[in-house]
Amino acid sequence: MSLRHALLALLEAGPMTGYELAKQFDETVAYLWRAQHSQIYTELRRLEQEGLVVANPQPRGARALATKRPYSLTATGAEELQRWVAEVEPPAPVRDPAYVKATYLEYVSPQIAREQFRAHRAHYEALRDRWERHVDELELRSTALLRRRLADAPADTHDAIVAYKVHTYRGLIERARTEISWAECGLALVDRLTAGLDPADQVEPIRPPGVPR
Amino acid sequence: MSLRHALLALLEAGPMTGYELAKQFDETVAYLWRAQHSQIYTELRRLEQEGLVVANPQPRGARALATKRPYSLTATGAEELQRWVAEVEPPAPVRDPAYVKATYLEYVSPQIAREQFRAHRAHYEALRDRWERHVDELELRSTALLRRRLADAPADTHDAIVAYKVHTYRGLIERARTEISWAECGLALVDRLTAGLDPADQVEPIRPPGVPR
DNA sequence: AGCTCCATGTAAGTCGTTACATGATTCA
DNA sequence: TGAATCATGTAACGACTTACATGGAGCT
Repeated sequence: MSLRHALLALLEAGPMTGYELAKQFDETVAYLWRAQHSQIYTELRRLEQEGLVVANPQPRGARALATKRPYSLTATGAEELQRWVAEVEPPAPVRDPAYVKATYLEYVSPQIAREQFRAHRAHYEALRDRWERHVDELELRSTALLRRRLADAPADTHDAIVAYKVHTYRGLIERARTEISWAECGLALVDRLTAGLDPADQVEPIRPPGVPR
Repeated sequence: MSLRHALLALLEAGPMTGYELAKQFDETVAYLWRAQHSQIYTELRRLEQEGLVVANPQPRGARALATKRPYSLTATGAEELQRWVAEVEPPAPVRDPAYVKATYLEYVSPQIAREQFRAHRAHYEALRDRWERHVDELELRSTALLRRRLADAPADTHDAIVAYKVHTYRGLIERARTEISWAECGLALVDRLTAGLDPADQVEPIRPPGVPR
């Protein structure tokens, strides 16, 4: 489970409410780990129970009819964060629907196979562009969260803090490029498979099942 | 959810029991989608209820004291399989603990950062080797499942069936290479960050939390 | 008699998704 | 006054993991 550790890491930049965390999350970690806002609130309560964070409920608004709960990292939480970063985890099991599908593309027409590859390419092109913009921001040190982190850290650690993040997002960009070229090879493959075929022949039918229903 | 469709796809090669499916699964789809055996049995029961597969319970052994339940694909199941392959799915959300960790490596010593990258590299080297062997087997058409599939399919579709699978696994191999070179860049980065530093200085400490516990 | 493989599951729990639900504050 | 944003959750469900549980068949 990485959500809890991602939250601890975000809180390392300073106290934040669940709402702020959710927003920061969407702008940064969400590139690496998707999570719903509702999950963030429940996880924060759990972290609080375990003593990894503390809430400091504040009246909100002029007449104080509502409250907000900014959370801070505790010493225990900081230790747990450090322990987790140091720990070598069993790698995440592979799980990719697009690739599962790709192994069975003979069940559909070349047209549809092409659509699948094109959708794959478009998806990773969009991700690549987003990640590239994010790397630019990191290098300029212009994201809100990074500024907050750097403000509290000794100046001689700034380069390392930025460098690790830049390295990670550059890795994601490379991944996206790999996916894009895989999709393009896939399109070329479909072209090769259909070369010289009559368009009417271009649908490979699924074999009828042994047991009719 | 891809498990159900992976099972349908496996059954397309012919009737199999849950046990056989689990074994085939581990040898093929598991490279793309991990699943526990227990999950496979429950999913098969659900597929049966929904009419996508039918079981044909058989007495087992000389005195028939046990039964096995070979499942076959129904016409409905075959349609569903084809529908799923044709459907463009929303891409799987990114979720990679290793990359989340990598963004926070400033919390640990360079030694530990190196260990993380080395573990990452070792993991993907192992995967790459397994996938390369699998591609070789696919190209020789020597895997049990593929032979079974090809035996029932018209000869002029064999190339496409093999080609899509080979393309998929080659994609995975490229992915693994990307990860390996990312890990190596990471190691180089750690070297750059620590160049000229006194070994005693090579631990970047975590900032003390705002709220002690 | 004992080992390995074949074969089928249940149960408890965690993690995550989707949908629902509410209300205050701020600014135009 | 109304819209956008701030702010916090609950409930139900689905997917997946881990552990447990059983027993026959085939071979040595």
